Amino acid sequence: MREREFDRQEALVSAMNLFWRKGYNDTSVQDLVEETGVARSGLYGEFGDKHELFLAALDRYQDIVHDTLGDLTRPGAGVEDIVKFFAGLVRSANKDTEHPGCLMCNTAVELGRLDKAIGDKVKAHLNMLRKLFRRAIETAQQDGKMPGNIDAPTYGDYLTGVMQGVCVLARSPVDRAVIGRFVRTALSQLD
Amino acid sequence: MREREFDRQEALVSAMNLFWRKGYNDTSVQDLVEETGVARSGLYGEFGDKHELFLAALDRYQDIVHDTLGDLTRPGAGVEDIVKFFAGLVRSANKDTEHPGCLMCNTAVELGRLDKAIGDKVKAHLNMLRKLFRRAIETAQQDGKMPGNIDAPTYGDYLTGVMQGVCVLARSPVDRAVIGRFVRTALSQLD
DNA sequence: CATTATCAGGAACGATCGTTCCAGAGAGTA
DNA sequence: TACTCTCTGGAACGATCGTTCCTGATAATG
Repeated sequence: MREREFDRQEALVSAMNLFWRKGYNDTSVQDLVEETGVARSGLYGEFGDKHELFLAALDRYQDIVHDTLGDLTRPGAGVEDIVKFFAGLVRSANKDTEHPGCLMCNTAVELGRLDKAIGDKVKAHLNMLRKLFRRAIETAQQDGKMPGNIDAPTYGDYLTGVMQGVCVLARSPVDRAVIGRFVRTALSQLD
Repeated sequence: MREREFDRQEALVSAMNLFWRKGYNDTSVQDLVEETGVARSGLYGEFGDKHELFLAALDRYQDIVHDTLGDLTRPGAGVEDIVKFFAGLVRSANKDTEHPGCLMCNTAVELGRLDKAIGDKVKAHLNMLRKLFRRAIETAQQDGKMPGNIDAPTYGDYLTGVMQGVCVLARSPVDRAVIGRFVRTALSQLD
């Protein structure tokens, strides 16, 4: 017996970051080898092929997003958690990271309707977001912090759309101030 | 002398549609040859290389969008033209075409900050949209159809963001009804 | 009709793609 | 210390990538 010399999670995060930055098609296996520091055989042995590695990276990303969603994932989340989440989005869009935007959004655009397995993960991610937003709004309505006449599922879809817009702008070579103005206006009803 | 056997504009539109559907990286020159019906030498002779052809396709797309923007490009455009434009967006998102979403949005996500020349075209496109929206809002305010206390440039950026969100959702494998709910909520202040 | 210029089609280039395979190194067992 | 098993690193696979170049066909010109 001989132990594996690389850590699966570390390699997966490296691969995820690379896919995040360059997209699926523009990332070669050679790129992945260099970025992760894991040999080709190691990657194929551990993850299968490039497509499966990408699916695993999407799963890992889903976990990470779940963390950054913060309190929004808690059952008792309300409007303030929505506002906090979007504030964080804008903040990370302003300091330009090596991988701007959102991997799920990028993937939706690149392959959302061209690759079934990948599309399923994108769909699940979006539906999770819709659900979290809807629940937070319902909670806010019960607490009297939002008017009861607005439809929670509809408004959840609205926030989901806004988030996708933010992700595109974050990845665009457009003035960063646009993003802040967009979000501020979009959420003006929540204050 | 011998005349060219293919029409530049026809070929360009075919190429544009293919890029629109599959993105830049996933479209091979062979694909372009088959889609346009133009020989490799013809494409290279007429457009230079793949990258230049893509830039030309983006220009062609810009023209097409300018047409579909309809009355919004007229100096006297107002809120009703904004509403009409978004209604058209939703309509075309519902009937799923072979190339969902928006080529500029797709390109922004795929290459917006990775390729300078392409990024410049994306940026110009977004700035055109921002300007058109802003002008329409200013006109509406002068006509008393919108409250004067909202900031026109800010609201223009807001509408630009909303549009990007629509484009992502259109390309996502998500329930089509989400798009309509998103836009309806986003524009609810304009009715 | 002969000439000329330019076109279309496709062969061919080196590079790189995703993937497979193999030789050798290394760690655990006896 | 020998043996065994599984790992790593890299060579090698055929396919395809973007691009160039060559040949034969074709239409306009003299």
